[in-house]
Amino acid sequence: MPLSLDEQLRYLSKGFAEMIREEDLRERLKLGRPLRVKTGFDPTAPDLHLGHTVLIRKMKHFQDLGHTVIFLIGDMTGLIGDPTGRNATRPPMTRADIERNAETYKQQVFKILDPARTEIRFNSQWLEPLTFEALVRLASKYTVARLLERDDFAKRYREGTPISVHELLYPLAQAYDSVALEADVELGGTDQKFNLLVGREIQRDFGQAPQIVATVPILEGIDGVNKMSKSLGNYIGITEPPEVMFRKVMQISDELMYRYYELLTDLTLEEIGALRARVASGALHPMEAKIALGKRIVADFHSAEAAAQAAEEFNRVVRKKELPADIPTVALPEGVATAAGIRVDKLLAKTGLAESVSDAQRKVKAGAVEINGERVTELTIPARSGEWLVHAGKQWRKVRTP
RNA sequence: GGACGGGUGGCCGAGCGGCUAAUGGCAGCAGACUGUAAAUCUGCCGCCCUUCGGGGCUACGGAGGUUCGAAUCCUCCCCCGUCCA
Repeated sequence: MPLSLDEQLRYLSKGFAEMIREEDLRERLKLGRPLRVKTGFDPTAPDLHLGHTVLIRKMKHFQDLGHTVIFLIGDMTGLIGDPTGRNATRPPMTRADIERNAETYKQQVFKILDPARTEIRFNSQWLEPLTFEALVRLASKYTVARLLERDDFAKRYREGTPISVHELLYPLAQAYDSVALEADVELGGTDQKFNLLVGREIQRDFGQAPQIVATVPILEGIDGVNKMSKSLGNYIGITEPPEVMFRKVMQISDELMYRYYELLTDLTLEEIGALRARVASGALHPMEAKIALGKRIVADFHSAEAAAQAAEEFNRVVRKKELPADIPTVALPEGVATAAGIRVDKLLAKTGLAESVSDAQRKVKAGAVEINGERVTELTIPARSGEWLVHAGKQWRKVRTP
């Protein structure tokens, strides 16, 4: 059933932090042809997390209305090396690395996107053949002062943090991507706003109609403070096992829960408001609301059954402190049994329950270690036989003796 | 090319000859509490050995040197920033 222009606009603009400009999108939709909707991704991070899905969900919404989504892999980034200046030692990626990452991307994003309406492109296709002359001409279309308006450049410049020249080129390269792809719309996180806007101007310089720019909010990680990112360790990966995803969702603060509802589910703002009201009035326990969120998220990337199981597992292990369903079994490692008895510290280190022997000793002294339900206070315990259950902090192992 | 200021543990940041595996903060780990979490409180927070009393090794950009002893002083080198050209 065809939607009216207003309905289309409402559907597409829901959940964006900002759109520049909505009137332009209206005009563009009036053309009646499928729009080319571009979104760029870094090839260095093939493990997508929920933060990425906020954007991917929006891409899907465009697909739902028959538009073409371009999943652009910024492989030039990978070939050149690190663009952010954060990790200068990261080695440049090889062609093979990038191809492999692209494959991983496909497997992951097609959990949400429709493959038939998705173009996967690599920007090296047009950036690589670009001559130095063309690059200089491109660079001449923009000024340093304007590039330095970008927030993080301005900040770094003020604070004396280095900015490499190639970083200044990035917004231009990204803008040129829009020219090469003849993008009608470009989507990105709010942190991309500057780059997306440069695209509009460069397109104009190349005689194209400037793309509509739409930004999605940046999703906070499970710490509720920093943006979700793998390097900060506060992420929920979309390929993670159901139990892990569920547990991580349960870890977020109550306040963050509503944010996740808003950005990671299809509930409308009205429905989320109602949920919040029921929790506030005491009609619904916040934990119940969070369990429902966890199930929804797990179901999106796995299945409803997996979600129910994950919830059940969580209830059993974390709330009732019962044993997890799946405890790795390991053989008693060598060097653990000594004449004096079992060296608990070495056991923990060698079975992955502690990072090192020193760490294991700390854990024992901190009272974090239990064997067969009894707290271990000594580093050496009498030898025992059969299979025993070792518990250190949040981790479990079954240890089998010969 | 010149002048000046810097490079300390995962990050930020003290220390500026021994008392320093190195103050403090963040992050992390563990315990208590809880709704599972957040918040809060407590302990821990390089690696290895240990009879748990300790012992050894590695570490303050890199390489040398001075010294009984160096993150701290000296020399050279590398890297970063600011200003001037």
